[in-house]
Amino acid sequence: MPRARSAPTLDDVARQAGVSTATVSRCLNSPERVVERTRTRVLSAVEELGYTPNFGARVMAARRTFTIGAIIPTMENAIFARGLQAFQEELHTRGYTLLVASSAYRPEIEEEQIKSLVARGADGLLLIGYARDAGIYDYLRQRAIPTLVAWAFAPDSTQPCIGFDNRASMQALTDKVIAMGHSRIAAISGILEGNDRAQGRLQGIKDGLRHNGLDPDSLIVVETPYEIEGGAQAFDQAIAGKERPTVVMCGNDVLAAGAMRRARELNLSVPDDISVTGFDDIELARILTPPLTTVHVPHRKMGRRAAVELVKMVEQDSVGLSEQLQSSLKLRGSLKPLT
Amino acid sequence: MPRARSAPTLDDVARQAGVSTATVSRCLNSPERVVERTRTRVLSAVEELGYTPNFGARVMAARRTFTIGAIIPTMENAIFARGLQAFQEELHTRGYTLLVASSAYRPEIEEEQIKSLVARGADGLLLIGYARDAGIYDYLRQRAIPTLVAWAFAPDSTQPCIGFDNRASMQALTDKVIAMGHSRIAAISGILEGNDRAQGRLQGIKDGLRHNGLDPDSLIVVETPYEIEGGAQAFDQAIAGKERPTVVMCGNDVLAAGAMRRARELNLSVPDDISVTGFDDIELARILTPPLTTVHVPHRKMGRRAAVELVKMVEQDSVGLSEQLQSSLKLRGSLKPLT
DNA sequence: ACCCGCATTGTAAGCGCTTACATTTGATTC
DNA sequence: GAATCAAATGTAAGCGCTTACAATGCGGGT
Repeated sequence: MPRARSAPTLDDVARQAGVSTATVSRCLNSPERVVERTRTRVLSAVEELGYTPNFGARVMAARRTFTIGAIIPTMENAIFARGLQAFQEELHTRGYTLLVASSAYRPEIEEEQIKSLVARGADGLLLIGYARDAGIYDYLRQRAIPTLVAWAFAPDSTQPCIGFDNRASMQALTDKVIAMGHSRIAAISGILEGNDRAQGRLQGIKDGLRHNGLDPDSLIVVETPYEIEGGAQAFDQAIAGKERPTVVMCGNDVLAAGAMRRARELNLSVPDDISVTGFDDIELARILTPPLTTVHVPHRKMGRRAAVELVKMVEQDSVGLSEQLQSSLKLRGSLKPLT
Repeated sequence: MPRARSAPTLDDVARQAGVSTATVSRCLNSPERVVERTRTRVLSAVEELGYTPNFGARVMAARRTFTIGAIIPTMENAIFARGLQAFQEELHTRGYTLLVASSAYRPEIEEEQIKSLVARGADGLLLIGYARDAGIYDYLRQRAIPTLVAWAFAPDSTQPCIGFDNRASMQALTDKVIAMGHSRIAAISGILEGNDRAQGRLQGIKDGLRHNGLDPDSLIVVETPYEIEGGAQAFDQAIAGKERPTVVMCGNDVLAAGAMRRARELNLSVPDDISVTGFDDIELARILTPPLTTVHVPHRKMGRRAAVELVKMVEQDSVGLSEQLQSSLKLRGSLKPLT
């Protein structure tokens, strides 16, 4: 059993194989440039010593990391899981590694994480939503770090982005809800500050009301963190008024799950006593009872496209193309026409 | 607006502040060693240039990264989210950064990820479960990388580990199930190969049967990946026999959620027609209808303790103490006594 | 036999930082 | 005011790798 020693270096391998460090390096990075006989000798030395290249040193010398960084608001629930999974799979096939950090929806932590990923040499960055301090974009531009925004689409954004229209999607759902006869509507929104997706979704509900001749100011709005418990507590407030709303539209599926749990605890039947809707169509939506009416977002597709585009930006030093994806309505049992 | 330039270096800062690079470095790493006047001058130069230290270079020179790596089997569901969150919070307060990778439950990918994290200079590693190739442990030992195993506890393990007894926990649940009058039991297990937690849990059910005078071989076992869809499909098989089991015990809450969804699709009432149990007690358990009977695991506590212990191993070069945590039963509506 | 040119390998200069050690500064003491 | 010494700062040697450039070896044309 080998004793604890510090890791073997390129030098060790070179000595063991009786070649120069340059040759070893070439064996590892462009094997076709070294003749078969030498290569096998080097590779067996690598094997024998259990050599793993030192990433830091390699980065310094080569000034490329083949690493992409992504900063997502949270890992606590599955909102980003599926899209990120697809993102990383696509990166992997292209020879890149994904580094993920989470910001807990806090701008200052996000900034810290961005700097940390850049310091680690990320060749490119994926960020969620476009709303953030201009200073950060300057910082990224100054260092020429290709950056792509996902989970949101804004045609007028200066940043390339790939995603869907949160506002329009939510308005489409609202139109449907109203068409079913609902008019007393409550919204449980995620925290709006610094979150363009949450803002867009809430705006979508208001636009839907206006579009259908209802007063947007009549909308009951409760703001709460994107957590099940948040949704549960917000539900209490949402139904607290004298006339109970007939439908609670939630900013995402997680909030909706919390709201539905609370409804059950209060012995309110969904959808007989009150309807509930979500947003995202994560797996959760289908296991709720009743299944949740929600907005389906093509997460996997978004992740894949983002990877393709970001790699292109990195490798071709291009500016990045925005792309809008289409969401769709998933009508399920949690939403019922008002009789 | 600054044009794209390559990032400023320590040298640039030193020149701008009119000091040596050593002084700048000290300002950043041990500010008390440099006099106030110089320090402010240096820091404003840092500010002005938007300097961020190059992590790779720093690692190479200092041979420490203050980075801890963790490799978890999946990020797709919330099984590890809560524990990992606590782990990272605790690390953060101690000045460490967490790097997470996922292995998709595949040993060869896990190995690759381990090497990648080591190459990136991780000061320590957190792994899930102890069952893996001995060669990996050798590799880690040779490089003297402190490694802690979590989510499992085995007193005889050579690796320090912190977790709970998967087998005993599941047996406790099984005892309870049998005490409620159930004897036709089906198990929906995660993939057993290479997964000591899944093996332990299944063994716990068998031991429970034996312990109560039932034949362990009568247990219906369906093996499937830890996914909702897996649970749903496995449910079909679990109830396919001529005599339907009265209870389906699932390897975790995610499988249970899938099973319950499928039961509803088949118009089987849980728990009137069939009972279901889970394992983990993630948030999911409480939002299911009916709420899920499961084994509660102190995930946050486990994450925190793991962080504390691993940092201790790194900083004091100690061997690491194992710790066993207690799980507990959460009896909820999905399990009903047989009348 | 000689020279040319290509394929293969070696040499060595950094990449941006930390830190041991050397030097300078300045406060304190007599 | 000179001597002493601790505090502050500077100098420079790497850390482990990649890669431009140099050197070497080899086959083939003359």
